Amino acid sequence: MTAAANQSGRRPTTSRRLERAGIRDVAAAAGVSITTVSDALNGKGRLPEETRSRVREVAERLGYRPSAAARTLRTGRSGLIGLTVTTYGEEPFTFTEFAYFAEMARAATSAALSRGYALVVLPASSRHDVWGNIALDGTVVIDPPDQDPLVSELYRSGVPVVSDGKPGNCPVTAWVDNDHEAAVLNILDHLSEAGARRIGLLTGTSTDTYTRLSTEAYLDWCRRVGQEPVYETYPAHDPAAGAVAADRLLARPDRPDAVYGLFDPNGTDLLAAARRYGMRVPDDLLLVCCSESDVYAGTEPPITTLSLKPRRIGTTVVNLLIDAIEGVDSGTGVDVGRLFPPRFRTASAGPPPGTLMPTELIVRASSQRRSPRTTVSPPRLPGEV
Amino acid sequence: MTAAANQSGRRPTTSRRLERAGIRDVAAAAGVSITTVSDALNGKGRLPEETRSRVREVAERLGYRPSAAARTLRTGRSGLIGLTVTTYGEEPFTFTEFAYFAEMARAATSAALSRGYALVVLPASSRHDVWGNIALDGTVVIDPPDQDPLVSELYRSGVPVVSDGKPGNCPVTAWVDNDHEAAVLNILDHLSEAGARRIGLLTGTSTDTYTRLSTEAYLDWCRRVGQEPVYETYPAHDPAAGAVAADRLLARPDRPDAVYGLFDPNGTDLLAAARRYGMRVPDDLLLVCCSESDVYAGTEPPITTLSLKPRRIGTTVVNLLIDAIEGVDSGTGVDVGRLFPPRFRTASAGPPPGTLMPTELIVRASSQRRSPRTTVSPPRLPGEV
DNA sequence: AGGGGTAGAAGAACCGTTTCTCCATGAGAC
DNA sequence: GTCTCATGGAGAAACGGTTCTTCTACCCCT
Repeated sequence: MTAAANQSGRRPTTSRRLERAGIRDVAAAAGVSITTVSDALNGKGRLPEETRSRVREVAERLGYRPSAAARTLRTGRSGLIGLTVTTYGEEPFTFTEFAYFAEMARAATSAALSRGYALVVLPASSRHDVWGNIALDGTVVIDPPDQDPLVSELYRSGVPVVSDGKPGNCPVTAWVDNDHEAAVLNILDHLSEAGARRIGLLTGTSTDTYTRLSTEAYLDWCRRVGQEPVYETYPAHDPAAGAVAADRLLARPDRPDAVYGLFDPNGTDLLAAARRYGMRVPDDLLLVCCSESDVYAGTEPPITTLSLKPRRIGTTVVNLLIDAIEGVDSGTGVDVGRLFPPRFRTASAGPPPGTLMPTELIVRASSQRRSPRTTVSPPRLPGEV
Repeated sequence: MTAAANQSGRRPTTSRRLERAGIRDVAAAAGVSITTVSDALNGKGRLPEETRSRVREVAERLGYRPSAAARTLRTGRSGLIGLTVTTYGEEPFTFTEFAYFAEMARAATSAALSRGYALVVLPASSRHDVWGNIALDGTVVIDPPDQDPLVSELYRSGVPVVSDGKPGNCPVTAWVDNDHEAAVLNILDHLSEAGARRIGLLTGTSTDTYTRLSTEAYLDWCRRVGQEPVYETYPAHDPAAGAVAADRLLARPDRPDAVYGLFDPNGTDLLAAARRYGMRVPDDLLLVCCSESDVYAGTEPPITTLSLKPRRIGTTVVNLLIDAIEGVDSGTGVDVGRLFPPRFRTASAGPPPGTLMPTELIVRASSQRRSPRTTVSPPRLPGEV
């Protein structure tokens, strides 16, 4: 074993496969201690600038990259944030179905990155061992169901949790949501002003906050203005069911003359259904749906959409989470209030702080009856105006 | 300090904040050594089933979760896989623009999860410190540009890299791609059979493999059949530019009677442009575009699309990567060939193994002139045959 | 009875950092 | 001259697991 042939401390030279340079190698090469290397590279300690730069240079020359695992172990921070999306059915998670998620995740990733964190995508339903095997500094959950056991466990074990969507019953550090009531009310008023007499709703069967709040706001509005509710529900995760529900809605005897669809694909589904029933949009049917997709700018006619501004939500959620991670020493109460006043979970006192964000209604032809294109004229040729 | 009040080894009782239980706590509670706990929980060592279950039970009771950081430090495996997407312009990465990415990422996440790994989303352009701060077992790169410095550095430092998209010049462990040549040729033949006389192409200005191979295949085909190429290029990351390019293509004096658009939004853009120019689809213009979106099933008319089958790609890429991670001990040649024949980078000998996967053409009304609705129209615009 | 094999479990090194503590040294104050 | 204090830097203890090695019985065989 050729003992006593050590090189830089204690590592035996046996089978010296060319591994990445460690902090000890840098220290040896620079002729200083590992303490000095660490301090120099992290801008800590009391070192003259000359030493610092020399160490930096040696580290650079050796291609030194500190071990993330070791740093995480020592400091307790991994720089990793979980992103949990609610799951439906077979596939681990929906992502594409709703452009909202994709946009939101994208903004969240971006926001995290700019503060030095990275996002780990983790379906809520994934194997427990995967969750346990990752050192997470905090987690973003999207629309957690009531009493989500995963969220509860995370929160209990001291990991900050910020949710997109007002949480039902699970404890979270903070939450962000759109003002869904206001959004729905605004849409219904908008449709009324455009001349709608009977406004229908296409909604979902699930119990998530978005669906529930929106539907309740619709029912409230109906009560207030004295309209009989006209709505159809379907499992929102099933794209085929949406088309069927749209059809059902327009096939009713009390057929509505305006419809708001809560989910992204409702716009095209309703448009197709309207065509099948010979209804012209917006002349016979006013249409609005909630969507982040810009295909609705190009449909015939273009469809008015409600945007939940997912980028804004994603950014806000992540920033709140990182504030919580960095401001509070997560859990035991130690260090609380050193930098921050006790804004975040002083000791689970009171409800978690929530933020409501406005939505944006993008008005297009489908919800404006006074549109200039009065008749069924065929598409205009390039020459005409 | 109340010395000699230690509890389970060496941790001083001083300031015993209620931390998560460690392996030592479990060992103490179960009356065994930490070795035994580790072995029992990981199914190693020689232990009677009785001891195993007892330890498991105690661990469960204490809510013990092994520290991911510590395990990673010791074993050298983090269970984390990076997912790098090419970036354009300001925003960290495109994700929604191309449903392809979203679908692919989703499938990749799913495949990784089912093998016990999680995905970390990391734009190639993100701050270097973020990359350095994460212990990655391997990385998936989507469509790396030639000579990507990031990929090179990763590969050099021993991290397995599998790319979606045949890599230009950067070394990778393996790669997966669609058979783009075959796909384009197939589409052009399909359009020819449907009666196209002059097929145009809407393509991009960037130099990624997809754009390059597809365009070259188109030009080759033109040469072979003796058609003058008719194409317009635009920066694919700019959605507005796409509409303009579509317009340009149909405004040309040598206006094509069929168009293939390489990017997702081209379908709607071309449809809109055709309307503007009074061209009917498919009567005056045959249309195909590459897209994963199912909105093209509902447009008027429905548009034929080429699917790159991103789920299949994502799954394959991840499985190849994990095979490489688990089969080969990354880099030094040690352990190579214990389980696997030297399929993956024996010692950087020869080109990395690549896999070509087929695409799928989803034929809809926009590319079939023999549709029953054809009767009413004068077939060709630009004069006679 | 002695020796070898094996089951069951404990000891301790090690993974690569960060960070707390402490030690020289030299300059200025008295 | 000694005391203090600041400066520059080294030593070594964590962090919390995994795993290689060793140790002790105990049983079986000859």
